[in-house]
Amino acid sequence: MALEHAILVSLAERAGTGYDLARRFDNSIGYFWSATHQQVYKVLARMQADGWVSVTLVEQDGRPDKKVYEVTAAGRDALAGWIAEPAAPEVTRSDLAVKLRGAADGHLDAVLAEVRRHRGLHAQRLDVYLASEKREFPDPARLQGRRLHQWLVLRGGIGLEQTAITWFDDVISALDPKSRKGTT
Amino acid sequence: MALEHAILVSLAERAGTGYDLARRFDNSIGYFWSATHQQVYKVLARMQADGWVSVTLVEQDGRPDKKVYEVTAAGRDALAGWIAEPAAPEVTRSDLAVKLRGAADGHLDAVLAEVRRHRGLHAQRLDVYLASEKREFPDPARLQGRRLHQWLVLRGGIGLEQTAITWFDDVISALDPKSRKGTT
DNA sequence: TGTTGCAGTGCATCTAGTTGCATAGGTAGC
DNA sequence: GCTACCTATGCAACTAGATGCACTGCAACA
Repeated sequence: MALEHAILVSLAERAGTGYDLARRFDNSIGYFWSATHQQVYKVLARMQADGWVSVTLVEQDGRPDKKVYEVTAAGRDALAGWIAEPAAPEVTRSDLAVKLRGAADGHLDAVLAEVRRHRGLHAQRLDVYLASEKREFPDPARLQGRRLHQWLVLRGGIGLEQTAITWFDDVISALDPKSRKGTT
Repeated sequence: MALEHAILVSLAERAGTGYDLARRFDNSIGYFWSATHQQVYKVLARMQADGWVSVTLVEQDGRPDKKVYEVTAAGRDALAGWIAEPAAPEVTRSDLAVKLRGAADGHLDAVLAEVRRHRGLHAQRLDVYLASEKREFPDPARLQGRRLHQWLVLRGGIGLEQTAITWFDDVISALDPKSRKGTT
């Protein structure tokens, strides 16, 4: 499990509320780790009980009061320990790959439609990543420290999306009868 | 959820026992969907209750009796329905990306060691995939039907591993002081 | 002779995460 | 004036999956 640690990383970059964190998990760090707000609140409560984060209640008018969380020294230690600890490589779980294998006897149209749809979604995501890179890291060669790390992670995401799109295109051109015209 | 469907796909390719399925999830289809034997047995029981699979008890001597599962017509329908049904794109969850972002203040050695270790693991996996491709699909241009689908899925896995390895190398050369010698 | 590994099935317990629901005031558009 | 969305927190119920354990009986190896 690593939501705790993803939260630690995010809070270490900047203190914030559960609500803030939930929004960050919709973009930024959320590109590489997802979480709903319920899950975030639940885990934050546990982290507070474990002494990994401290809370400051901020009263607001016009808006609900909020709890701003910060990483404690114990939290930083826990993060450092986790980083050093070897983790098992991620398990790839691809619905689409399973569908593709399952569609060997017919259902080709259905699976191709799904592949095209996913191609579109990933192309969108790639655009978001590339725009974010252009906006936030205009001069990658000079990056250092935190910004360099953030950029490297973003580069990883860009690579993944590009690979996915290339694969989708390969699948489409291999399976779509239209694309195969003239190849037989 | 899709373990049910992954099992349907695997059983549709060839009937088998829970034990067989668990082993297939350690390679082949397991490259893209993982499952422990406990999970497989649990889900098989539910699938049988739902009428997606039928069972034949095979008595053996010298070995434990076994239950061979086959996909029923209802199971095939369920699979077809699932294939056509749009699914949300996979959520990437990368421990390593989180670690990399979390290691911005020190802990560089620890995170680099992890990156190197993962690079090794992915290189191994890539070798397995490439060997499997060479062995099972020596002439990809002529593939059709089920074999073509299987090959496409394997190609996807190969692409992912190559992308991962390239990213690891980029990260190492960007962060390792040794690789940076002369670049400053 | 003892241990390890394979074939085979399964239960019991726990945890991470999802889904649905609740509450409440402010603001912005139609 | 109504609807819808934003900020902000959280509970309750459920599911998928992971982990640990249990039993049998053969074969191979040291």
